[in-house]
Amino acid sequence: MTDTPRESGYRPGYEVAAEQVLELIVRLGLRPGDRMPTENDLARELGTSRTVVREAVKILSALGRVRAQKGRGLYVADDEGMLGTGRRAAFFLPTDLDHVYMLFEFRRTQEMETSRLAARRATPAELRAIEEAAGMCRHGFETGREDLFNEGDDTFHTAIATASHNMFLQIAVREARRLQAQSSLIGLRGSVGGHAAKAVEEHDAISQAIRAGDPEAAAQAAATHIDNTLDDYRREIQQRLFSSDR
Amino acid sequence: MTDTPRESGYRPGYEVAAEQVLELIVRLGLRPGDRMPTENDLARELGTSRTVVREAVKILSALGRVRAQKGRGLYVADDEGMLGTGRRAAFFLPTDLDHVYMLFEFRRTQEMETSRLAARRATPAELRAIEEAAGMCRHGFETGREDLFNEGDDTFHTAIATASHNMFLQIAVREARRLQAQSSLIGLRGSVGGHAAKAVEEHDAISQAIRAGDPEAAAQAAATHIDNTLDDYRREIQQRLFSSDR
DNA sequence: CGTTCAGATGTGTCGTACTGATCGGACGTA
DNA sequence: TACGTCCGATCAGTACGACACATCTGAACG
Repeated sequence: MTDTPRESGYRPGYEVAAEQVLELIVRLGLRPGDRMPTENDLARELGTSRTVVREAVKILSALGRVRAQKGRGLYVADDEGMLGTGRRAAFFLPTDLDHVYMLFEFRRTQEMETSRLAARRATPAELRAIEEAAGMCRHGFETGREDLFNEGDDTFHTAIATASHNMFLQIAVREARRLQAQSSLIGLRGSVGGHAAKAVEEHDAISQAIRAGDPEAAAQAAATHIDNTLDDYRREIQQRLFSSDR
Repeated sequence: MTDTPRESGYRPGYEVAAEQVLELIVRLGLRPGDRMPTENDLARELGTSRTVVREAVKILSALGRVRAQKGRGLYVADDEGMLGTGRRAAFFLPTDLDHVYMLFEFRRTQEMETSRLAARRATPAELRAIEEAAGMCRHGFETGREDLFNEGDDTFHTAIATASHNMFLQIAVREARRLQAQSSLIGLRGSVGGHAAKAVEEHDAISQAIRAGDPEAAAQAAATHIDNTLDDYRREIQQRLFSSDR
């Protein structure tokens, strides 16, 4: 996936299990502080051994998502844990709509700034990468290939972040996109329909501003892009509220 | 009341082992990308079982400090790993001057935005917390108590982040400050001297703009504050270059 | 009514056995 | 000599079983 280009397609089971445990937490509707299934239950549920489950849990606890207490059980980390106290880093699964809106607000900030800086600092090669990604995205849209569209979109924003020449902003953009992708898993999902046509145009506007070396225009174009994307999510959610049972 | 789960002084072995492995990496002088001892060696070295070592390694890999490859061995994470690819969180030690500048640029972005949002969203209680923190900072400066000054400074920026009502920005601000504190450890250090007087004034300017509910003024005041702080770091570094060896 | 104690539950630790990915060296062939 | 193949060693990944130790529950007991 978006992970480091692993030499082979191999992926350790504990890593898969860690993700599955997260999904399970969401599916069971567990809230921070709630008690989780026992390690044995998880092993049975995921069809693997307790060994693997334990290693998965260690990962999740290092990421501050799960807390293990000897003699008691496993617990979904509370907010303080999720935000990453102490040496732990912050990580977090958007579970309700407010989180998604916050996440958009966060992305807006980061992407405005990376676009602004990219307009000042992008090298010719980086500029080319940005425009190529925009092209891939457009091509994916025109041919209706959703995978191409999404890959192009991701590459586009990543390329801009790279061109900002600020590794911390790169991290922020990457994490924001990752979190947003996770939230897709729990109910929201981007599609080639609807906003895709607009998105393609907006990508062009951004890359043109970057090529022109106009920081403020680039930032504004990025802001518009995020705002429109958010509008689309809003619309999609509205639809769900009308058509869904749950 | 809430019977606290009474976490007696107990600490799981895998947690201790994780720290010991980190210490071992330092003691062996291993650099990012270097190969580490095997799991069996580590178990023997730490006087524990391979199980415990494996769980410790999972924690360290989740934190992005260690990378495990099936059939090959364990490796100290390289830069890419440290930056937190994929699910990992950002975990990174600024080692050279460029990183410090980038970090300031990053902080500038985040603190401008939190200040902007705080001006729109701060509740009366949050506003009071901000002003109290600014007061503590000023008091620390006037009485020459560096610890109070630093604590007030930290509380001030954290309070603004809280008042932004965006948890992701809060995380970003916190991580940025944490990283900056770490970089202090390796050579740079804030002090009550020099910029402190200016900092106190700038804090007031920020909190006044927030109280006035003027987002752009708040953002500008925050930007000025960060810029001046950066200037001071620059000056301090200059001094070091003249007086130091290496 | 409070205290104690025994069992049940669940995480922590250990040992062992095996699988599968990777690497390097031996061997054979051109 | 150069190159490909094969084999064995190495080492992380997975599984299972057993027990230690912390914690909770409830029943027996004073």
